This record gives sequence, structure tokens and C-alpha cells, in this order.
Amino acid sequence: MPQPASNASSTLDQFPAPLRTAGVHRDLVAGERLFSLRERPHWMFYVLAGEVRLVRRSATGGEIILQRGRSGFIAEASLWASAYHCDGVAAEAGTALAFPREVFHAALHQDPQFQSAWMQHLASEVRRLRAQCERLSLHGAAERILHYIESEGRDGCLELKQTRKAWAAELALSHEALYRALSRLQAEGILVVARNRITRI
Amino acid sequence: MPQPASNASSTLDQFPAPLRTAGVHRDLVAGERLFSLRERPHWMFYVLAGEVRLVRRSATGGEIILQRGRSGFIAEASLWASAYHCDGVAAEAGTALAFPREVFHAALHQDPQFQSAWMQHLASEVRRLRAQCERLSLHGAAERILHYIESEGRDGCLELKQTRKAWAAELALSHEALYRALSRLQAEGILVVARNRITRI
DNA sequence: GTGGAGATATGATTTGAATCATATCTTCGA
DNA sequence: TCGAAGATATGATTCAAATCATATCTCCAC
Repeated sequence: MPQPASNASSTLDQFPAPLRTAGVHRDLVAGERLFSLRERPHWMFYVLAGEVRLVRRSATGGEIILQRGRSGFIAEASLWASAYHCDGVAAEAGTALAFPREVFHAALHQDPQFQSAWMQHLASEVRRLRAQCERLSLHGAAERILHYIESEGRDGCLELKQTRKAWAAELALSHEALYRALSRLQAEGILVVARNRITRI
Repeated sequence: MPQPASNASSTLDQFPAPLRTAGVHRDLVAGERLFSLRERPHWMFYVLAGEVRLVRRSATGGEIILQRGRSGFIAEASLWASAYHCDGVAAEAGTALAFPREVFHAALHQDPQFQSAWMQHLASEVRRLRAQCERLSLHGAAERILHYIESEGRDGCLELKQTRKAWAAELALSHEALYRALSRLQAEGILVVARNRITRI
């Protein structure tokens, strides 16, 4: 089910005028290819709904996913690259905003505010991803849950903005493991789970 | 054991003159705190040797690691933040470069080349981290290994630049699991392992 | 409101990685 | 050259999460 693009980085919620006018909505059908390996990048894509995957296929047939974008920019590095290093494929139906690369470049050069917002967006993405990597390096469902609450919540309290199934996927756990770990943590008096509000005691 | 800072992002290997002159070497002793939660950031740190950790401590005593920096910049987002969101602690003895935040800011504003290099650095870090997250979301040692080879190697061939133990840690596997999976993959004719050259068949 | 799809649980079983143990190999400094 | 520390294996055991099965709950379309 397509997710709303509600959590677009707040630093980017207002694009500069040139981008707003040059950006085009693009509907995506499942399986559609937005760009291909070695192709020259012409567009910056912002996923609004659905899922776009950056995938690399080996000569031997294996396919690996480099990124799964459900909301926000994908392939930010393509802005500077002379060619894509992977394919961009819509995994399901959805929509995206496409900004011409040159307009994006120009906006970065001419608009100091946008430039600063772009750097902040990238930096905050780096921070988020580093925390996510540390979290995924933890073994044990409970540890990942507590790490998530500490790093994504406020003062040990997390307002869950997605279904538990989706959260489980984000934690790289089966939903069963997440349910069980939540029950256990609550039974042990470590967490209080009330609807979508989860609090560390 | 401290790692050399050999893999400093190639886009940043030459800092602009103002940074080179304003940057100071700083020796770190194990346990030393570089900055603290809620403190106003004054320096951008570049880790040369040792390990610096960004940690957050909960009121209930739990400590989580948000980032483990062994080489390269840490806490890039602090460049724009008015306060740190975590503590920065040296996990072991090492050295770092410290750049005054204002000099860094000025360099970004006045030096378009540096600005572009900084954006490219952030974007490539985002790409690397997203691939790492996808990899860590895979279950099974073999899958992570093959994903690593596909995404970090060239044409299915990987030149390993670190010990297997360190690689295992990067893959969030025990070193035993990595050794076994490598043996198995080789026995199954999926990989050829020769010293530090690992090839997908 | 009713029906159905998907989310939320929870139990039983399997599986694979962590862990513990032990041995060899490599590297590097004395 | 020797010795020690750490890396590279590999075996045995344990344990926790994946998987499979099943049931209830929630929400939305009709």
C-alpha cells in the first residue's frame, strides 16, 4: 500500500520556485524502469507514493537491492555522477516528482538557502542511516526495539507512525518476532505499550 | 588497533587552504569526551585513528551507539545544528582533526569547489549507508556476503581491504559465521576465495 | 451493518547464527 | 630465531528468530 509522503524532510518542504515549476509529476506502474545502469542522469526523483528500488544485477543472475525508496529523494548521488551505477525500478504502482538535473544544479548554485537546505537534508539522512546501521548490527529483537525508541523517540517515548508490520520490516525482524518481543518487554516492565505510544520505563 | 585513515573520501582529500591552516590535530585518549549532549558545536571532527562513538544515554541507564567513526568525518549534521543530540566519546586512543565550525562554514560559502565536494561526500555517504542498511536487512551470512561483493566489488570481484574479522563486524556477523559461510560458498562453487581476492562465479 | 483484507497476536517447529572450545597459521617485535 | 598476540579456521552446543499455522481484531468499502 502506498505510503503518504508525509515525512518529506522538513528542510525541503518548500522547494525553490524554479524547481517547483520545472518539477513534473510522474505516475509509476509496477515494474517500470525510471533509469538504467550506465545511463546519464537527467532527473532527480522524489518518491511520493509506492516504492522505487535501486537494484544491481550480477552477470550470474543475482539481484541485489541497494536502496528501497518509499518517500523522499532517491539516488541523491546521481546529481553529480556522469552515469548511474544501478537500475531504478518501481516495485509497485506509485507516483514521483521528477526534477530536471540541470535545474536542480542551477538552483543549488543560485539559491544559497536551497543549497543549505540540501546539505542539511543530506547530513540528516547520513545521521539517520548511521543510526539505522548501528541498530541493524544489534542481535536480538529487544535490543533493536530499545535502540529505535532511544534514537527515534523523545525522552524514551516513541509515537509509532506506521503499522507494526512496517516497523518490523524497518527493524529487519519478522512481525511475529516484533510482537513477541514487545509483549515480553512489557511483561518484564521495561516498556509500556499503549496503542501507538511506546514508552521506556 | 587504530586503522589508518587511508580511505578518506577521495572527494575530500585536499581541504581548502583555510581549513588546512585552521584545522588542529588532536590526540584522543580512550574514554575522552569530544563533545556532549546539548552542547553547542564548535568543531567538525575528522577521525584519523582510533574510534569515536556517538552515544546517547537514556535516563534508565541504557546506552545506545548512534555512530561508530573509525575514519572520516563524524556528526556531519552538527555543522548546522545549534546543539549536539548525543555525546561524542573516544572509544580508544587515537587522533582526530578538528576544524573550527565557523571556518568550515565560511569555506562552504566562499569556496564553490569545496562546497561541491562536501555535497558529493555527503551524497556518497548516503549511498554507501543505504546499501549497508539493505545488506544488514538480509538474513543469512551468505546473502550478506554476496550483497557486499555485488555492491562493493567490481564485476563480481572483491579486493578485501581489511581482515576477515573486521569484515565480519561490518557484516554484523560473528567471524566464525563468516569463515563458515565463505567455506560453504566456495565448496558450492559460488565463490572463489584467493587470499584477499574474492570472486563470484 | 456486513464482508473481506490486512494487521495483530500467539503457538509449534525448524533453522541458522551465536557462543564456547580448541587448534593452526601469520605477523611482528624482541 | 623465537615467542606472543591476533587472525583464521573448525567442531559442538545453545538459543533466538524465521517460518508455518491458526485465530482474532480493526478498518474500510460496499
